[in-house]
Amino acid sequence: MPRAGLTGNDVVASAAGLADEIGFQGVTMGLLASRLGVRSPSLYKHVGGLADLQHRLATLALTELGEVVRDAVQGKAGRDALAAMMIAMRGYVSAHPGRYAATTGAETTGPDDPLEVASARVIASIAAVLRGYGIAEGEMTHAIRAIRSTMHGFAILEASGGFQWDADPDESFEWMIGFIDRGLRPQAS
Amino acid sequence: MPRAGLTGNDVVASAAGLADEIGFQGVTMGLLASRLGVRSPSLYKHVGGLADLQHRLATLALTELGEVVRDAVQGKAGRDALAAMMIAMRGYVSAHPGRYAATTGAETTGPDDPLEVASARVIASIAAVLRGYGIAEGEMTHAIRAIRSTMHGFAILEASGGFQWDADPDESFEWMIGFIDRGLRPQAS
DNA sequence: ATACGTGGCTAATTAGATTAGCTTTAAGGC
DNA sequence: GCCTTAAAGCTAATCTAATTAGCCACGTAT
Repeated sequence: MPRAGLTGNDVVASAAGLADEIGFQGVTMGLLASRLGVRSPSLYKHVGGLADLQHRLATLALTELGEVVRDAVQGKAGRDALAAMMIAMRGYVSAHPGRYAATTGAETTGPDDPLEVASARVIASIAAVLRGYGIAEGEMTHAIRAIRSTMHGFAILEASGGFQWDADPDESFEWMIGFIDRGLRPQAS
Repeated sequence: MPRAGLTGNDVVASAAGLADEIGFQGVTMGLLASRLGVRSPSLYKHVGGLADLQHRLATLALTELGEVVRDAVQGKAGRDALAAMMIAMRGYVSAHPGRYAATTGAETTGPDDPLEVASARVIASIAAVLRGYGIAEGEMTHAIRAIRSTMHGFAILEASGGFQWDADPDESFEWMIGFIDRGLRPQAS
């Protein structure tokens, strides 16, 4: 019987595909193993276990998301940059719902955790967009948190079918870009 | 051996307490049973199973949240109402993290699902607050979704330790109230 | 007193993660 | 072209948790 010749990254990549197909919760060691043509105990030669696999999946997702956002924001500023960033994020979540779900509730273990690094890159892109709005340095953290909250919440609610009624989520998304844009501008009063 | 004399609501209420203490994911049939002084199979006389229990837990949480928000908003309007609503929600999530976690990703089964009813009540309170901002009727749904997204995202990120650095989450929360308030006012241009 | 519905129990099944320990591949040195 | 050996897979076994089947006893209504 020839060997499968797996690497840790192979396993994580396959898990990412599986998660996008059947949902993050559906990724089990057994299912992943059979998709890779091995038995589940063999996976432990490549990942530390299910928890480690999920952590690496979250890292992969945040890394990819960071790249997508960075590319989208390149050379734009102000509301253009904001809209581009949000559209890019929503696109990623919609294309890779299982991967994104892995990031929800993933905890970082310390400052040198790759997940932490990936997260910092996403935040750096958000900060770059905010800089174009002239946010005061002392308010930067608050603004970043507000934007993250809004986008994360929208992604989760949309993905989990939280938007029940008739109105088009696309329109709501457009409206929300304007909503955030207004919220980031200095008070009129 | 005397009987425990449980009801379905007893089981759900105990599960709610347990969830707040050890986290939503930690609520297992076995642990819940031992807390109630019975064996796990006995719980099936009162709830349909773990999935049903979680669904009822989500319903309980949204019902309580709806009451808390309704009370907080009473007799207020505009930014006062918005701030009161957000503070009430955040307070509930912080006091009952396990219950709130049950609502994340809970799916409603149909229009007569009690979870759907509870959710509608929360949304009605949000709509009442928005009415004070003079949101156009056609934009109401979008505004509701934007607010839900923002609050939900903040709650999740804060609860899961997503706010790493030094800045005070309380200050960020205050800032976010202003952020939403600005976003809800008509465009200056 | 008695009958019966219901709540609780034990025992058994299933799914899934994980560990222990064995076997064999295949890569590199001779 | 052989031999050593670390790594990659495997089987078997354990553990936790959910769930089902079927039994029995409490306690209420008659």
